[in-house]
Amino acid sequence: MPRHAPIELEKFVPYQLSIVSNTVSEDIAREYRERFDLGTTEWRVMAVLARYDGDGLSARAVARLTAMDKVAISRALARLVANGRVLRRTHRGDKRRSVLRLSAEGWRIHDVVAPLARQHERAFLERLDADEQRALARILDKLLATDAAVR
Amino acid sequence: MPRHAPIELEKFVPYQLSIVSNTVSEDIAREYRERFDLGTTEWRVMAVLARYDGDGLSARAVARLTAMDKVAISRALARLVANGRVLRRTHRGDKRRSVLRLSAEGWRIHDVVAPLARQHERAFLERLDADEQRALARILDKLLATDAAVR
DNA sequence: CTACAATAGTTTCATTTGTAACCATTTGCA
DNA sequence: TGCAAATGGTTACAAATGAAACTATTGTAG
Repeated sequence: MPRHAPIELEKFVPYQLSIVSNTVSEDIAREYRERFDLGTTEWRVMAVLARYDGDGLSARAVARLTAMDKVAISRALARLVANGRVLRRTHRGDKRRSVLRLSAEGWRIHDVVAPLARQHERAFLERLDADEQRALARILDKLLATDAAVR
Repeated sequence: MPRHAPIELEKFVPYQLSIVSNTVSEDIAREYRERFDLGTTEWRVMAVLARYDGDGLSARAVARLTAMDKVAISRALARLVANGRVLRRTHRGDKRRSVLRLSAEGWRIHDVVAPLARQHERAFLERLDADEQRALARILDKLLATDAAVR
């Protein structure tokens, strides 16, 4: 047994994960950043506003739904509102809350970026065969579930 | 077909990957940050210095081996040297290059952190069954290989 | 030999991000 | 009621990160 047992970074799973994850996320992010001057957090906010487009979400709800912290959300919203992509009103009955909705312009951008993101996801998954794709989906679901359970 | 087809973030693979990856990396990083005041880049530098402990690496070599950029490496090295964890000499015959090595103190820290990191990796993988672990290893290798090929 | 390009590494400056403190409002309950 | 704790959100400050410019040295084409 060697005295020092160094880690082989390229076989270390957390490291591998971070490379794969950063690469694919960065590929997608670059495209909508260049085309719409949109940051990652901003895009995620838009995505949840699009999906839960019922009565308008609060910033807190957006934070929960994106698993990001409220300061990041606050900053993203400031830009989105300033750029006319999100409409912000005050909740009647609770003046602390904001009521958030995509604007028409926000929807227009969403309807370009969402398919584009899906396209990137597809291209990414196509580097795997069908079995591997299924396995990856299973694994990620399981990890996310057990992770949520732990916290 | 709905007019707007919003993304379901929690089923979007790049998003899932980023959550899983950040969670596990952050868990490990927190521990060595708290115990040794060591940043992620610093630890990665130490890991490659430990592994390729032949004639001493240059900063450029460290950058290549960690897949990080030379500015980040330069900063990490400045701290590591200041804290007595890495020894820096000048290459004889090429005064531009530095020759980097872990100090005794650096090795001491390495020999605590490396097993600790492996322990976290093990705990992470144990959330999967044996088949899933094999599948994940296969998938990551494949993605990293095709990724490298693409660039 | 000289001059220009390339390489190793650092510094600078702008942007991003994270943490803590903060303000306003609402809720819980003595 | 009335006041402390909790909640929604923003601001302020510090640390981390990235891009570009810079210094020093070495390689190389004429």
